[in-house]
Amino acid sequence: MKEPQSRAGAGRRRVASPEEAAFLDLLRTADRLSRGLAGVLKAESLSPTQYNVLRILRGAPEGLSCGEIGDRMITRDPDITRLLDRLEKRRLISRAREARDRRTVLTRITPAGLALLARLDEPVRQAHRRQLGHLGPARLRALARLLRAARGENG
Amino acid sequence: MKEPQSRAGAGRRRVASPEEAAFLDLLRTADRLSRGLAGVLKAESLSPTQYNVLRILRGAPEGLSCGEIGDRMITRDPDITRLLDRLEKRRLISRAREARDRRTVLTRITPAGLALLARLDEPVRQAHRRQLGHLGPARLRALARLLRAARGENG
DNA sequence: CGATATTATTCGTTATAACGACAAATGTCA
DNA sequence: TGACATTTGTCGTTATAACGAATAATATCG
Repeated sequence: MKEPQSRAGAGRRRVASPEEAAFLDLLRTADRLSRGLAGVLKAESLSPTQYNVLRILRGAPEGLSCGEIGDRMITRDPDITRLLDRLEKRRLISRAREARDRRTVLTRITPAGLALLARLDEPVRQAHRRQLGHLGPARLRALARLLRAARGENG
Repeated sequence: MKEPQSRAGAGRRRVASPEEAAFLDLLRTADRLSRGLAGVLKAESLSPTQYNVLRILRGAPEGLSCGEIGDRMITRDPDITRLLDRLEKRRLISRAREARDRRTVLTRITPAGLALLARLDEPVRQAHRRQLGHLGPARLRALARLLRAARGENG
């Protein structure tokens, strides 16, 4: 999202509060970086959301239930079902009902899914470096720290 | 494939580069803040994108062409047409072909659109304060500065 | 046992976004 | 003038994502 207010328009607008200024800078930056990542993922016809799910599943080889995936993301149950449907159709994940609690379905990443992620690891890392590397480790860590503080997670 | 941290079975966390860590913190934070804003906009049944367009148009009372709106946003021409369609249907904007260059269509915000924005100004401001106010002006400005630096805009 | 809660799923709807094709108006140049 | 390219906006299509309502299967508790 870009911002209407930072340009000299005809209409005189109220001065942005520090909160709003930071908010808009945050959205602008996140948008730009997301698009960069999306461009990399496009090589594998993967949406950022799908990539996110695969990354989550790579971190949990034992498998996750639909609800656990939802907890690690933000989208809700019905949507996760359809998101997983698409990934399953591409054989990137597998789903199996558990014997213990037959209500739950364990979702796992397949070897094909792992291979796809592996193909993306290096391009993704390069995209991050290309987009943020010029800040240097010190400022990157300062930025990450401020962002966590913004979410109330520390400092 | 090199996998710095692939302990068999428990590949829970991989080492994130400072770039990736900052990137993920950025997306997480932007996502949370966006959802907060979306919740406020929902009271007026407005999507963040629609809100963005209205804000842009409020800053340009003389009207903007479809392309100019596109320049200030990221979505492309064909999509903006339909985005404007929905806003026009709600009488929040008006469109009129210009006499000078009859190819272009000037879009303006209507009084109803301005009134809607005015109703949202205070709740939006409050949401920003609620979400980011605890950082204080100094850290907010530091954050905004780092974000601009991340985008390569010095300042 | 029955009532209730949980889990995953289905269906319907809306908005967003990308891609391509196309028409209208205009400008350019031979 | 007329052929051609350009700009601008429209339309069709597809995929994705998010929200709501509802259902089936299962588990849990009184």
